[in-house]
Amino acid sequence: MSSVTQANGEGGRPLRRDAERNRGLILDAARQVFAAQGLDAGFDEIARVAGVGVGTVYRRFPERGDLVEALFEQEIDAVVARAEQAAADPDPWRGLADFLHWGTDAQAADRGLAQVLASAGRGHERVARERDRLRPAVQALVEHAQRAGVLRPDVGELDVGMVVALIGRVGGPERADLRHRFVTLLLDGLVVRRDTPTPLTPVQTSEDDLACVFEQPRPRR
Amino acid sequence: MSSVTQANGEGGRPLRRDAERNRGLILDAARQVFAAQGLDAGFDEIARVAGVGVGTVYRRFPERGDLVEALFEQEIDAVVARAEQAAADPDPWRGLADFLHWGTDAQAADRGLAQVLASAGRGHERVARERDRLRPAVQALVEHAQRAGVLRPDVGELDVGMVVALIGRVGGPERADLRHRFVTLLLDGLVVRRDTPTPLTPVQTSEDDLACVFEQPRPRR
DNA sequence: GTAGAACCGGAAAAGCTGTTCCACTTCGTT
DNA sequence: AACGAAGTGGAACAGCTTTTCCGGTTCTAC
Repeated sequence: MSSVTQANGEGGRPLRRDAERNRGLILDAARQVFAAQGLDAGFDEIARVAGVGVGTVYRRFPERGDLVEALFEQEIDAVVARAEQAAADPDPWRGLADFLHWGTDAQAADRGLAQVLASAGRGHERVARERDRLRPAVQALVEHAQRAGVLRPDVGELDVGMVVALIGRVGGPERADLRHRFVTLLLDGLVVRRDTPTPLTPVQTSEDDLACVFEQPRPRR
Repeated sequence: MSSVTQANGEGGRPLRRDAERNRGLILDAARQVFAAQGLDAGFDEIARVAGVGVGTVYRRFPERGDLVEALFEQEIDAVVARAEQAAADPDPWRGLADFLHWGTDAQAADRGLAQVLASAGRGHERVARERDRLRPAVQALVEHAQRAGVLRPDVGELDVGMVVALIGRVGGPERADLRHRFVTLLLDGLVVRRDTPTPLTPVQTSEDDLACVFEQPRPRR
């Protein structure tokens, strides 16, 4: 979590040195808190983690959207980059599979990112623009795999996006095993044809807690 | 939504006539409100729909769990029944597919049911007992399909449960098209082998709103 | 070094939601 | 019909989260 020491926002005069430092602390804290609790996390929690007063957070980012935009523009960019990289994989199927595995884990590790990627625009203009770059990237990935004849032709980039959003919400960051299992299952449904099931990774503890699907406790304090 | 005029709960003396009537109204209202908003719906909303005061709801059902138990015991029973029925289908694959389609729609139509089925116990004892009957039923369904050689052998009843929970959370009651699409996709991953993809139902409006995955606005008022 | 603007912290105010409580009403009984 | 017990409604209360605000502090410019 390196401090984002990017200068002040849009037009205003430069921030005072201490204010700039605090801004960085707040952004780092928000990244962390949003990742763990989602975009609805309280400002007081962010302030606590940043080690500043609540008032400071409110002055620098009068509304939640400002904070979200400042943070997730680059995070979404990372997703786009990964999609493009996947689309460029010489093995189209491996590219697709990698993207699904990585994407679901990325969203599970960062609830805020998952929410930003799912919510259609809702205020965050800069984020929306960045996210619009994602669709063509995934589309390229999909078409690449379809031209190679491995991915069924009747699915589109939206299907892939939804699937990633869906499985990305399974379990916490630590249940990658579960997610990978479902991704594998789904890939077996996405492939054009197959003679035998792809081996599934056995899940660690599969007791009766299918509650781990979606249970989203807000870890407070 | 027929009024549940079942007599008073466990041991107490019979309720007064008007109280019994109100109890029915509250249960009907709660069923409706829990279905639309989930188990976290406010008691005031239930009271409003029932046309009684909040105090009345609190008197009859001092805590949320009482209301939940009174309502969902029979609803879960319906799910168990459907699973058993599916397991008895002469065509095991059709049985499985039917259960997945029906189960996902049932959970989408009733958020409360979805939550009750997912949450491991958490207080609701009678509900937990009922839900414990579900696991063997699904297991039978799974094994039936596996013995017939159509369902891949490396999945269990928990996988099926999780998948139903997962896809049941896609979209609102009206987006059955989306859910069916995903179920079909997933079934193509669950089948032992196939030469060609099962045709997907084209989704109605697949604009950029992949937000419909999971967006759970609490419809207030 | 000093003046003054920018900035800070956190206590207080404002909202929200869930729960209790009691003056009043309704019902069943005699 | 009239009495007491049971039941009711909704205002008041309590706990929690979000937002504002201001006395005091820190930085920069001169």
